[in-house]
Amino acid sequence: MFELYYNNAQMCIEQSYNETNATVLLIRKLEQFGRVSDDERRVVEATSFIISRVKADQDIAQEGERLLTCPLLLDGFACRYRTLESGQRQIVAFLLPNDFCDLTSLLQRKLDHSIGTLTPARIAFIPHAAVLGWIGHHPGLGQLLWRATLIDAASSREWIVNVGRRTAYQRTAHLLCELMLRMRAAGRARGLTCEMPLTQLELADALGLTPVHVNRTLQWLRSESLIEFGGGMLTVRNWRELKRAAGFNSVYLHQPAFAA
Amino acid sequence: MFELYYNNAQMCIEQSYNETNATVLLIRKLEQFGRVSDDERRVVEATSFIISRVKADQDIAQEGERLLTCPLLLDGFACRYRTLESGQRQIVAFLLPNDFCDLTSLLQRKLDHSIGTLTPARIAFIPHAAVLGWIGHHPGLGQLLWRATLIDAASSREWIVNVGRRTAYQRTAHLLCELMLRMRAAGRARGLTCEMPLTQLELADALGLTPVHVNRTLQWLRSESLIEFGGGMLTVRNWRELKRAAGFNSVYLHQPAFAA
DNA sequence: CGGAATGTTGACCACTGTCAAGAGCGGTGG
DNA sequence: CCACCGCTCTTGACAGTGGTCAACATTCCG
Repeated sequence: MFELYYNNAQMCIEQSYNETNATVLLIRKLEQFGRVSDDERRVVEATSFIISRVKADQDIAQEGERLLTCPLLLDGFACRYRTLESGQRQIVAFLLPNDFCDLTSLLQRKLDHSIGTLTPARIAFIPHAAVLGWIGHHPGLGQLLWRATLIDAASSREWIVNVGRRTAYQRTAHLLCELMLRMRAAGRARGLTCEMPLTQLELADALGLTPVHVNRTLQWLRSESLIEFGGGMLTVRNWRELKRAAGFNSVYLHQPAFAA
Repeated sequence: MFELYYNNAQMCIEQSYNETNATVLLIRKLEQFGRVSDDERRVVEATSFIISRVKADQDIAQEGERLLTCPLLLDGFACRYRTLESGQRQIVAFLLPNDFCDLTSLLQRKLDHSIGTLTPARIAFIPHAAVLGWIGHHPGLGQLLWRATLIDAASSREWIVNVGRRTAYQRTAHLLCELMLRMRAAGRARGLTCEMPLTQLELADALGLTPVHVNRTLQWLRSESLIEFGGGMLTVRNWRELKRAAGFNSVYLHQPAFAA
């Protein structure tokens, strides 16, 4: 039966069934997009799904594939990306702990991009059938999920602006602002410090730059005392200035709680 | 009562109520995203909305604003864009005849980008209340609209890849491929020729280039006999080669009908 | 007919890419 | 426990895509 959920069974190191912890995270995630009624909460809590541990740099799903579950990243980092014929990779979104990896497959047959882990990860695979059931009986949950995909889309638009019109320096600063706010929203930061195990190569693939140039840009940001970044951790040392340098405005994240 | 629909009444030159033609276009648009049952069709046809003509280069809605209608572009070209503090503009999507201008405002309070016409346009403003009514009674229509926003999101991701990892030449070719396919899907092309009244400045703002460089790139594409572009018209003279040069793959448009 | 918007061209420049080499670091196996 | 290997990070020299500036041509419209 696992084949129902995994396209590539080998990527899975270890698997288990619902942990209460995971259900709590799922509900919390949904509440990020709007109110969840008691009825709705009960339906979600009653859903069973499989949790598995996945190694770093494994594809959860590949372009053209059909997914039968909604993967929820319980722990670890992942990304959406596209690979060009030339072999170049463009990362189009980072997926942080507690993010849905993909909701598009609920309504679209084929993935138009790949999804892969960047670090070892723990992922809950929620069957489409279950999610479609939620939506059928509780339209409110459907709207929550729809809203989640809209926020995703807003992030993509901002990413276009970033890559299209900002210099390497602004662009890098902007991405770090976004990552910090999202980690805070996920409850994964202490102050302005959070885990951030991305390599410079991965940042480069996201920013549309070369690793060499990302390296220089990070050094510049460090020399301005705006950030500390290394050893898998990110600290913003001067939020106001970093934000200003990036031209960062958080409205597109639609996180009313963080008017930072 | 018009104030309900227009934030800026002056932008409107002339207005009228439903024309049968507009309702037909709306239904046809919805059918682009999935089957519309007879029941659903009747509900949609019973909806009344206002149609207005808008001049070129007018904002339909601005960043931060709250929309109370879903604008449907009946005729003309528009775009979504963001303006940076520096005054630079990044166009994040082109809206072609028969496209929904914005569905995000159905579920999000504030627009995170602006929407403006590029040419004189005819727009149907469908009240949110009506659309939310459709969705409430006919979940299938909700899924259709959700799917529409997902396709939009897929386009945004492809746009990121374009701006992030392709050269000016590939990037321009790619955009022209997309525009041509979308015009064909909208039934607005004859063969590989279609209306395309975009200026080089507008292309530049979309491609993350300068107008000067767009000019050179277009000349290059013309000199390779890949396209004709000018006078508000676009003709693709060598589809196969243009596609190849662009590294274009149409899957992200999710248009099964056009495996061009 | 005239003015503004758009398109075109050329010279020059710089931001970012390319290539290449070396340093640091962590993981793995003997 | 140490040695080795590979990945990541760093640095420097050089190159090129695309930007900037400025002038002029052309088209579009009123």
